[in-house]
Amino acid sequence: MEERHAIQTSVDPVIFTVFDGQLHTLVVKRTIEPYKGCWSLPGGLVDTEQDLDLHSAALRKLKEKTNVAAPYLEQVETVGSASRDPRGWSVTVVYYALMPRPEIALAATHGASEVRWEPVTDGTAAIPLAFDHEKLVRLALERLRAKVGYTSVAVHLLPEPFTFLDIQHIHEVILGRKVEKKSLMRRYLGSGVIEEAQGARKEGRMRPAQLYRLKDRRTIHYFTRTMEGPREE
Amino acid sequence: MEERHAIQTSVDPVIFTVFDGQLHTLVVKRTIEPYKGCWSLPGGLVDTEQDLDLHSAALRKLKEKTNVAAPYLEQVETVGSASRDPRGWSVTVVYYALMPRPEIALAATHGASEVRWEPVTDGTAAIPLAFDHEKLVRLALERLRAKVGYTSVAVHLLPEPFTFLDIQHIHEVILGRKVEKKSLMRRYLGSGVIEEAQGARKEGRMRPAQLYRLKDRRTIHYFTRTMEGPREE
DNA sequence: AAAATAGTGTCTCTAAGACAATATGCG
DNA sequence: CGCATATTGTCTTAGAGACACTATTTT
Repeated sequence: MEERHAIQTSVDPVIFTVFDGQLHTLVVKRTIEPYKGCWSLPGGLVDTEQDLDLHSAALRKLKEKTNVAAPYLEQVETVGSASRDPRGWSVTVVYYALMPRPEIALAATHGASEVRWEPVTDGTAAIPLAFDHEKLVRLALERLRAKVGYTSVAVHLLPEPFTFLDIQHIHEVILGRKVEKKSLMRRYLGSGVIEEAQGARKEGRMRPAQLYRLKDRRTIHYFTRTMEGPREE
Repeated sequence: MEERHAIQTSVDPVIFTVFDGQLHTLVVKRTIEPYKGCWSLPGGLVDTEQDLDLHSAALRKLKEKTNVAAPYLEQVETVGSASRDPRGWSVTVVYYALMPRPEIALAATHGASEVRWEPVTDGTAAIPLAFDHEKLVRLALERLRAKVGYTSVAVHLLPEPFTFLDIQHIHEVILGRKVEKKSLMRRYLGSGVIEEAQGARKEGRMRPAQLYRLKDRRTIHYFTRTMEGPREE
């Protein structure tokens, strides 16, 4: 009876950050079988002795690999089947986390001989990943893309303070298309999710841009319309 | 090592249907400890010997209690902690299912001495439920309400064929407020999710209403705006 | 024709797309 | 001043809310 119902349960955070004009996700090299030597998501089994709940299990994994304690973290979906792990039935709870690049101090510890940022291009990571982790990345990316269209979630990828050009870039990188800065200004200024920060940033010999910061790093704002992209002909 | 990571895993479907002008959810009476004799969601442990994956585990539970094989079924969220079950760490994957009332043949089997439809009023079921099931119902209802505002999901609660008055009623029951029928007609006629069915329905001595049916009982349509409700003053 | 609901017309409003017109700070 | 980018103005458009008006049956 017991062994029919007790299931290997893990959390798999898909950690997104943006640099070099591209979305990246954190992968670690596996040091044990199965898939030894393959890259995989920085997840792992829930530990019933140290984790109080699923959310804190995900936070623990994040902390171990990136040393970031409180990023934006959201549950995506739970995948479980008899076939996804060769050792038998398993369940994994997929999260995605957004963190500004500068805050991250990668740590190669806890059984991950290597930790690395892998670019996420059209749909998935460029290199093959262990288990069904490519599918998990795709699930997380789909959720992120959808949510960027009708919430303020994208700005959680930006280090503070940021400009509207930064906001525009981050949207364009995630969605993979041009976005009207005017629309973003209407949204972000009208919703009160950001506030002005001191100073301005000069990129060359042109007019400096106003700096902003998030008012609340824990929550996101829901807009009532989805950004639709360029008009059809 | 093993027992630190293998976790009791269940699926909990929150089954919604509408009758008597109210949203209802299916509850079953527990026949074993803990919470023996209490009402609970019609879920249960994933069985690694008969379930291939989580989704089919949820479908199995649904089939056992309602005899409906293919309703609209969507994963909501996964809740897991050391404290939600007195027996120790447990994880449950919450789903919500929508089914038209007439299709359901309740079955009192499989350890559920009683099965019953419980009205869901403002936020939760009227009676107390076992474990954290009231919270799970609330999660499912929040998801349903949000999704009704920007998708065609609500019509999956209707038996076919249906009229626009039916569509309007179902939206109003779920959202708990008046909805403009004109807006619904624009949405549903413009998106092509429904098609005309033969005949018309006469409610009394008035003009009969055109009948419609869903084109696709498996998918939902996403609109680009959220219905916002009455204008503010 | 009257009753009563079905379905249409259409006005207003909000926010997005598009892009022109200004504003600003620096060399 | 002139450059290069920042910010604002504003026109168009899609679709929601509101609600009056017309259509279609049965009695």
